[in-house]
Amino acid sequence: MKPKLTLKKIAKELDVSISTVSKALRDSSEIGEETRAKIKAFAKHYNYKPNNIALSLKNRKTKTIGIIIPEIVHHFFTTVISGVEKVANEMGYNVLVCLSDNSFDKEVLNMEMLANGSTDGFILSLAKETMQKGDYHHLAEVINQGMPCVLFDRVAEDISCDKVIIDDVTGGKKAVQHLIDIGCRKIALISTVDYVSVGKLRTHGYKQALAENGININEDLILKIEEMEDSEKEIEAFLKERDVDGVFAVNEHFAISAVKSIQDQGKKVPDDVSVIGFTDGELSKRFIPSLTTVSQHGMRMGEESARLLIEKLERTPSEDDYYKTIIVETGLVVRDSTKSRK
Amino acid sequence: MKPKLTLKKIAKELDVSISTVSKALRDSSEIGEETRAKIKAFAKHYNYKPNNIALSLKNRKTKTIGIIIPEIVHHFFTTVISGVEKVANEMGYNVLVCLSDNSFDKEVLNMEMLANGSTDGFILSLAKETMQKGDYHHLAEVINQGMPCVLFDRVAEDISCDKVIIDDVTGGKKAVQHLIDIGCRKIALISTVDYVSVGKLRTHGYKQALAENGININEDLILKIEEMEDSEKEIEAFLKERDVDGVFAVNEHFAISAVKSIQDQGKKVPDDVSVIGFTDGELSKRFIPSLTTVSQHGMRMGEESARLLIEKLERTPSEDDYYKTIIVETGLVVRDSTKSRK
DNA sequence: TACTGGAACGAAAACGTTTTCGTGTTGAAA
DNA sequence: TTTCAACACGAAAACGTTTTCGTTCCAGTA
Repeated sequence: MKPKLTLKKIAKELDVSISTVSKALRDSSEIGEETRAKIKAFAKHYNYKPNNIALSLKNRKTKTIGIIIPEIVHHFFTTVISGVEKVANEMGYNVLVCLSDNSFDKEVLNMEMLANGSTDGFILSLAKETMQKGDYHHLAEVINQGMPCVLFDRVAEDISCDKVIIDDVTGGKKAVQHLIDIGCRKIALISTVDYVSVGKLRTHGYKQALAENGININEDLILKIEEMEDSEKEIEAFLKERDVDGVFAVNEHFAISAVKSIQDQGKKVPDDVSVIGFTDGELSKRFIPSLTTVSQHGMRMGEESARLLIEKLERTPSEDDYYKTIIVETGLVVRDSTKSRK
Repeated sequence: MKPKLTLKKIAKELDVSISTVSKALRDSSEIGEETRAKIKAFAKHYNYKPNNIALSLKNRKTKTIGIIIPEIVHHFFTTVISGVEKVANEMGYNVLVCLSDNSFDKEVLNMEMLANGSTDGFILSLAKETMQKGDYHHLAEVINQGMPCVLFDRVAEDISCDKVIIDDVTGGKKAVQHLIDIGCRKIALISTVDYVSVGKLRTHGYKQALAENGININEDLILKIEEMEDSEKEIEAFLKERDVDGVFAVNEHFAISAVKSIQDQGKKVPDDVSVIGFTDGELSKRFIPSLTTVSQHGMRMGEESARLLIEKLERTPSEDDYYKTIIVETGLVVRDSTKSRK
């Protein structure tokens, strides 16, 4: 077990000064041809690699970006990580991943850990609890310290920073419009509680689509779910008591639960009821029947977020700086859980 | 935008020395009651937080651990991350996540990035390409530098370090034994190519179970898949030409593809053919029919890996140090894709 | 009075870099 | 012979900590 090689050790070994070694390795013209060659040969032979921590301290840059997500089990978030990772690596950055578990306290804790020098900037999607509380002081503080920040998916209006979102309203509208187009009139919505921004927006889209088509909005056909755990039972109870011919669910789990309980009632999907989900994950693709969904392009969102952040990191902060909001378009992936257009 | 507070600034502001500030904040008895109180009050008021990078440099510890996984889209790996994250956070560690994309080069690159001071240790699962090449010099090198390392799931025999695995042989055996118990005799195996350690071992289990029950091993009933992408078609072609009453697949994707192609042939699962998968993911749980699988407990594997690593990190390396291999038990989760025991 | 000892604090090294600013040694021009 | 670049290299500061080892001051003791 040999300890790591440092500039100092090379210097001692070759009987030159530390500065000479440093300069030689960075190909400075200050150093003579001969010495330079000797030092580089030595470094290469013993596989010298500069210490990142020391570099970080010196440059006040860590070349790592932090990403905090509410939960990793949602396939959507893992694809976002994947996108962030991809772009970050291409640009020579590392990625520190933290999970908030949808807890406000954990989110704050994570941010504090990462803000003390560990990362150059943040990418994050707000925890459910945070959105509920509406308390964003930890974000404001970090941003105020000059640390760039990108919010994605679950964002908050009143934080000024870059954002990457999808057009949830339009996405929801597209889905419901499609249901209407294929002949559905009694369309149920299975959403999350309102303080989750995306749930609220998709609900908006649902209502808009109905309104534009002259269909009455029946609040009794709207289910709002708080806890992921009980969702299956709630959905089953909800659908059992209602006569619907279409269901729009704001994520794939809800959509699948809907399909199941419809089938349990002896009805057929899509013949009797058409179902559309949100977020095009593995589940939607491989389920039988495969699910028609609004695709959310997590990978792309991750890429865009990373690009936005790194761009800001590598630019000297100028006066005419402003915050961007990138809207990643959604698409409707039509599969087997919806009737074909008549 | 105010820059971060440092010891130096506090010292200047309060007209004491840096050392005094440092000591006061760490509650050293060297500092007088009064001064200490004054300094602590000031620090608290202006929300002083020590700079992690400087601490890392000083202590030669980063308090972060790196995890490198082959692909994030496998739900199994995300649950591992989740487990690692949980334990790491409890112990005050950060987690740096890197993806190798199953590429040898990316794995090497990632390790080099992380080994130069960014992390105190590693948790990793080998890339497919790495296992194929059998080239582990990058691991050996890092370990040799005194950086603790834990391998999980896709491990290599000839690397000496801690390991966390499941008993793949026994897992496979359990699955096949169950198929036999419920009356299957013509059991197909859908596995990965042999250089992926887990595929090989599960194949072993398959053969053992057959042998122990006096059933002939028919190599024609074994399919080895190289590329994830083409798997669906391959499986379909494979199953179409063979008369089987049971299928054991080494992951959930293969299992689902099997179910689909069996159904496409007009046969029923589980009435005509029983199917068992591996890795108890979201897909298996929610598929219809829900899949009987060998559960792999990714979360637990992550937790154990993190514990193992941190334990090693926080212990002074002693002579009687040795490498552990933790075997996480597998369980058989019986669901609807297999007939009930007759 | 001279000495001892503890309390309270500061100086400086160290972690591994990069970079600015010397400094000494050349060779050539004046 | 002096002067002056140019060249090749080293010393030291800086990044933000922690920690060891002084140093100063003053009260108490012989």
